[in-house]
Amino acid sequence: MASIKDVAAEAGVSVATVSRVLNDHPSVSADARARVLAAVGTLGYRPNAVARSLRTDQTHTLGLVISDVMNPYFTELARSVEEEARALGYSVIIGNADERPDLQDHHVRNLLDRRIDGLLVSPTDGGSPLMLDAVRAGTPMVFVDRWIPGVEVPVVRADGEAAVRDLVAHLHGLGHRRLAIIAGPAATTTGQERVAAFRAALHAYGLDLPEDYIGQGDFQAESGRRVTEGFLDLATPPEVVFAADNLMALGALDAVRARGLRVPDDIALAAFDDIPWFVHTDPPITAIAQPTGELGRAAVRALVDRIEGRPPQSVTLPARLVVRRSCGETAPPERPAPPERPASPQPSPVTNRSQT
Amino acid sequence: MASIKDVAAEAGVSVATVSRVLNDHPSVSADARARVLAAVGTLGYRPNAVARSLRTDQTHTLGLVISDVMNPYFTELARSVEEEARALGYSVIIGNADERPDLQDHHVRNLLDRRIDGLLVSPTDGGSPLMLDAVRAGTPMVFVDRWIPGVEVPVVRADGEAAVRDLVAHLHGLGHRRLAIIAGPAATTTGQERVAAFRAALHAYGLDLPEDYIGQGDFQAESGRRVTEGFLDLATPPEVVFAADNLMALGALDAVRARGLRVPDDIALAAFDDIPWFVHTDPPITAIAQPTGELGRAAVRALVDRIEGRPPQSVTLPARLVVRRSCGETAPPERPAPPERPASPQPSPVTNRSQT
DNA sequence: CACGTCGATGTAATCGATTCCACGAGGAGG
DNA sequence: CCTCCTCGTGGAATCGATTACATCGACGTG
Repeated sequence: MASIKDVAAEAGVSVATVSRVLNDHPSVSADARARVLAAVGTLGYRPNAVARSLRTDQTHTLGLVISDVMNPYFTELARSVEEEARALGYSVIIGNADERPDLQDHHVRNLLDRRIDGLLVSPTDGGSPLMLDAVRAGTPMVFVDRWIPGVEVPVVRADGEAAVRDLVAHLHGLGHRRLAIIAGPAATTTGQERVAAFRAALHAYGLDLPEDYIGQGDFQAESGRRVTEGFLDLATPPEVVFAADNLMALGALDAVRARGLRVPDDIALAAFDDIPWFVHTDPPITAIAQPTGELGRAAVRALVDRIEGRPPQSVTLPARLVVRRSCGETAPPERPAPPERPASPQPSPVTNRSQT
Repeated sequence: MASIKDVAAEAGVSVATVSRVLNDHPSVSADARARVLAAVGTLGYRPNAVARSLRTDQTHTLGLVISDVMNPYFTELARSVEEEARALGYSVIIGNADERPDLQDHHVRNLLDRRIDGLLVSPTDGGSPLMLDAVRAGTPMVFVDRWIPGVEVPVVRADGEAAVRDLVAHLHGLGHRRLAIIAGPAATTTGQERVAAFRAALHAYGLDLPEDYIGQGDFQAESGRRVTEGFLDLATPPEVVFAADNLMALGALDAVRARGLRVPDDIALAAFDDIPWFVHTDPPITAIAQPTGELGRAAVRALVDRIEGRPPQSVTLPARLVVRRSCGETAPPERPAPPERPASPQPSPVTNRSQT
């Protein structure tokens, strides 16, 4: 592979001049520039990003450590992160933690070793020493979706509280009174917050959230199935199961169907995180939709701001309820090609200065 | 960030000795080793992978350029690739081409600039000069899922021919005679092969595949919708629509539903690529399942073989038909927890030496 | 005892870029 | 005409590792 020296030789100039042309430094003569460019062309030269990074101490690479790539929510997040990063001149290396703290650490360490310019994390747990050290050492970092309380890092996330209230109102309106939740891991903020929001919303309706109506899941389909089976075994099973993420909702659907029961007739189902497939399940699933793409983009912007010396901003965007048929029939059936629906109001971002 | 020099100073040895300890070179005294390790500990030293890569000319990184991350098939592929690579001591950088040749080129260039050790590609098109040049220049490469004919690169893929035959037999057995297909891009091998396999299977039953029963899609949901609408507008619409991938099947489902028609009563639907969600759609969708995880792992093994100087092998694994209800009622309903189903025979891999 | 071998270590070259500094030519200004 | 600045350029240091080569002491052996 041709190096800058080969180009210099071919063009009859020094490596310094070649470098200047490549980084379009102003003080290069038109003649030299042309010769260098020609040499680059004939040799098919491409600068070695590794060498460049070593010298400049920047890799123009962002690390994204995600809880679970197989979860469509995170897939979409990853996609929007990569898009925005690309637009800003950065590449992204994705690390999939699979909800395992040890894997998360593996990826953080790997990314740090590669000297990525900044780290986007959706933490699987309360924060390993490794990650905390990295923050302390000054690694630019931004939390996305989930975060770790007490750590001075900008957070980009969706606020589901209002949407959960809407959901409970919807369920209450349908006559449901016994509502259960499949919670996410208590170590994650989203795991906790969604339960808290749900409980608060229930209280507003004078309803309780008894202990056995809180199932402990781990954001994976299998746990949704297991927890739902537990609910169905209860002396008085709930009328509604609210899954704290889409995969657990899928598991719940499995469990219900395995008993020969039907949604929503025998038991209603709702989920946090909306995904395209929810339109096509039987029945279509009522869900709380996050502005996933916008979250990813905002997170990248915050991180790049931090990297490039501008003050990063924490961002909180509202989630919204999407009613379908899995909780009972009231909503008009969703029409794939709406004739002339009034434009749905864009959620206005709630933006705060970072606490940093 | 502490460098090897700092460690050397702290331990009272030279950088060479530190390096030897780190790469556990045999000829280091126990005493020196202990002092170095201690210094590493107190300084929290981590070797700079960038510098190491520059010197050794290997990054221990694989590039994976994938056609579309949002497609669950490719997500799963990416996941298995990362797993196997990690097990073999490599990291993976994923580039999402979104079925766009220009984006594919962008990622290939980017990965090449980063001097990845090898490239795993599922080509979106017939092969850009860039990629062909890379092969010619000796970049270790392996094609996965799709490939480019005439290029001397090992291929890891699934053979769906037998499964497509099974599918047509199934459809024929249900009395369907007018079968249509939503094809993938003609520039991709999978786009072509699936049509060819379908046509061949139809011929075996004395059936024809007329031109207007071949819709041109692009592996994205929207094209599935559009093509299906075209089918439904035909004077004699098909009785079955076979989508060449899962996303187009989703679009087809949309289109059918938008007309107020039902699957399978009004029109049957089948798809290439099985995914977990197909169990939960209304109705569950009959699909051809690829051994995705095994494909990803085999591809990584082939690539790493090539990188480390062993002869890489092309691998072809069989796909298999999974019958559900979207083509008509014959199959027994799928039971989530089968009591004692006879172990389904493992597909025996058809393995060939690489053509390289 | 002398010499060859081996093990442990340090010095310095190297990978491929960027960039500081010095230098020479040419133009402007006094 | 001399001085000073600017512009274009090249030489060489540098980033943080790895590794070939040199060195040196200890040890085994004839």
